[in-house]
Amino acid sequence: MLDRKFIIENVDLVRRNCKNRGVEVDLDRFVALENERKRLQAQWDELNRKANQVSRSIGKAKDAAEREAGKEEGRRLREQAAAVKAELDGVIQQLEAIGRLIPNLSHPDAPVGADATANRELFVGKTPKPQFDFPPLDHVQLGEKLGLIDLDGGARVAGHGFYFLTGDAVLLELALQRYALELLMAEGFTPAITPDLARNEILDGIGFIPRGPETQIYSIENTDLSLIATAEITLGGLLAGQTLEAEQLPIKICGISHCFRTEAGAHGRATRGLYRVHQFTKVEMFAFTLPEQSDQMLEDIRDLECQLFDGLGIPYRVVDTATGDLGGPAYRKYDLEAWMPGRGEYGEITSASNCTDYQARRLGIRFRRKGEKGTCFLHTLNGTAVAISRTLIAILENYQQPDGSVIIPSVLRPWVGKDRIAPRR
RNA sequence: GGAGAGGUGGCAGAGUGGUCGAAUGCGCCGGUUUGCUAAACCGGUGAGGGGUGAUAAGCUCCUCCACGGGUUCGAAUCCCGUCCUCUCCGCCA
Repeated sequence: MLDRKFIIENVDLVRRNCKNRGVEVDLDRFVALENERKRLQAQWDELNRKANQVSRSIGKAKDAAEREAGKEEGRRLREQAAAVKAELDGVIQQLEAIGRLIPNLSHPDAPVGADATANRELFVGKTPKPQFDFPPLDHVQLGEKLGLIDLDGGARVAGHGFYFLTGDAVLLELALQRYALELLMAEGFTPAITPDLARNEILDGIGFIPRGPETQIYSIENTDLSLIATAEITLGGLLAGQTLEAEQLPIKICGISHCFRTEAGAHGRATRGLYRVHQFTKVEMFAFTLPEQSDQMLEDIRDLECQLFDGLGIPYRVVDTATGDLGGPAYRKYDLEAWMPGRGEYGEITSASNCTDYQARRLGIRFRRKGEKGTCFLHTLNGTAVAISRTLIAILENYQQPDGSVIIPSVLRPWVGKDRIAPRR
């Protein structure tokens, strides 16, 4: 959510931004409603002022008659005030309904375009794409041969989109978690294992829609809880409603959680194997920063993602996401897309976003500077460290050998305890 | 799950119907005193939204004592619901 006052004072800027983002919003109506809001607010204030005055005078009334007259007057004023308040609440509700459609502003360097085809490739990682002198398998075939992924078992238990990781895949998952954690802790991130559920109001504050036809979220019946789609939700929610001291910032946390996604409407494309699944584990970076720190923090987070995947020896490219593909909260977003030989194309493997104060405003996360009056909303950023399922795809497919075995990336060997996964006999 | 207790400003902690946005202490900021530091003393010190003003300072109004409702001319104070915390019991990895 953007600041109401900002929107009013920068209508044209906001209008242009909505257009770049491919979002249709009735800004004229928003402006009209905001003017109406101010008018009603002033009216409500005035009625309250009078009513308060009357109430105070009753306490000091000298006889019963005067008291009764005051009560009558007070009742009348409070009634009027309540009517104005109801109207005011209605207007605020409409303002918020429109306001939540308005996306965040966009970084001036973000490529302008309607969708992912306008994304700008910035550079590629240190690892070249592998050259195979044999027909490479995809991760489903490899997972089958190596006893790593049981899709049939997952389907039997929970349906399509679920799976068992078995055997060395379990060690790989844990190794990837440890690998990411070691690197991030050295960079000042506090590790956390977060709840896998969160209140709907938190989901909403981060920018997810917990219910409704287009939701990507599983909700828990008869509660206001949902399964989280990413630890971004819980990590951002961690400080909801808090006011921090400026010198506490930046705060960097990396959280491990399971991620649950309904993937409604995503059937048909790339549904094979682990690429698009209903549950996976992820290590997520999250940062709370001062406004002037967030641009640099986004670069830092992206660099860490590059370090992680250069370290794993996985070929990837980095993409600057086009305005039309940013979603609501992001001001700028970088994706890492890993080379996936089984698909013969790049597939999104991490994503780093600077959400500026968009989420913080909805979640009520503020900071205070010493010696300055008032508080401001801080900035939030998030980035994937490792999304296990897709990273497994990239490892299996890029590290496969002619004999059907898969080499373990050297950085994972301390935790996997071997340097190669051999086919079952 | 059952039974109690409680949620007040950065913190601690008063306040049980009428200038209460809220005593007091601590902390913090400014000042006085002081070889230096500390102590002592004096003053200041919540947030949000309006009005006025220069998108300043200042002045002023409204709202906020977990959240949402209700009673009342008037609620931090009374009533109901929700959330959360603590204690005890039960259950359990």
